[in-house]
Amino acid sequence: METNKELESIVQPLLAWFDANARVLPWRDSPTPYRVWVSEIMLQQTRVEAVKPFFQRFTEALPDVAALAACEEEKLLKLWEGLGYYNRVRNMQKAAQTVMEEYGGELPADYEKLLKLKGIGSYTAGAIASIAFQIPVPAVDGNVLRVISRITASEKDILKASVKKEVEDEIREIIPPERAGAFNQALMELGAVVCVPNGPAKCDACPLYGQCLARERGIVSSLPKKSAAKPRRVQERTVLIIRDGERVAIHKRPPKGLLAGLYELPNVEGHLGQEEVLKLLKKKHFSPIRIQPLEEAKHIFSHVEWHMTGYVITVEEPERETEYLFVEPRETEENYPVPAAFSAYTKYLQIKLGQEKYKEENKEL
DNA sequence: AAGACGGGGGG
DNA sequence: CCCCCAGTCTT
Repeated sequence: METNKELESIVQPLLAWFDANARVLPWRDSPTPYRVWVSEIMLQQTRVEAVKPFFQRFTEALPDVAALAACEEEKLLKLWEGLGYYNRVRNMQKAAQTVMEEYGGELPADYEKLLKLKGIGSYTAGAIASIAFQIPVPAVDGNVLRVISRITASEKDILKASVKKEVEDEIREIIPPERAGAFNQALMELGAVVCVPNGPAKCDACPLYGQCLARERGIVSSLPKKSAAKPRRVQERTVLIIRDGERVAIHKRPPKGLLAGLYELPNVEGHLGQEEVLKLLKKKHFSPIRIQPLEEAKHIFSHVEWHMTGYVITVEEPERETEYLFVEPRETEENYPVPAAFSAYTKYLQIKLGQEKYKEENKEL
């Protein structure tokens, strides 16, 4: 209760600061519920700068809930290609279909109903409700947790769900009913541009300078507290560029798990030598003509990292069905979503056979 | 409560 | 190399 009284005093300075300093962002142009929704899903665990071009492209291709609900999966993933966390867009489509069926194509102006939609958790429900509908509910994300921890000099671990809930309760009590959306955005904006996560906080430019306990005590840089993350596990993989003249092999990943439903270059566990690769391909009934080793590459996900090596293998045109899809390199770029994890190797889809540098190191079979 | 789930930018 | 981001879902 004490804290709330203190916190109450941040409302007016924060709103005044936001009114004068709000960034111009594409989704702030005409903040319809749909556009707010799309932006909030894209912004989950993703920086504003990264989202901008995706938001533009996505909302032009799919301008409303009906278009999103009806979009073909491949096209949907292609629009999301490079943004990561691909379940976000699949869940958003499921939610769009629910909105079509249950709410006549209009997002409900109701926090609890929003919360029930696939892919909308407490943060996103609060963001849509407050920004699109002016409903006075909290929208607590990483920015808000950081700002509030510092203002209150809280040493609590912000990764704990209980702490997030406490902060939501605190915000709920001070949120100005007439400016709910502006207040939530102001809190996040402050976290994004002043009370920053990386590097020194810009306290000299902060509208809450005089009310920040962490600043007063000189402990800004040590907050917020977060429990240590687990180390990533390392996985070795061998990536295969399998080509038969013009076409190249790609493979659709399973519908669940890492990079679900996206297309990949064929790849196998372990770092294989040339002979092992050839043996493997023959077992899969390919007839290799030549093989060329490629450089090593690394791709880091949040919880795992791939240490990859690769080969370009030219094979004779397969006579029977394979587990792979053979497509024109150009078509891959245009129609098949391939995650960034393979970007070190996708350039080899295009190299013309017989080019000098490529030929020199070729091993003819 | 813990783990899975991408990718990129900044120090 | 590390951190962390306008988080959510599943187990």
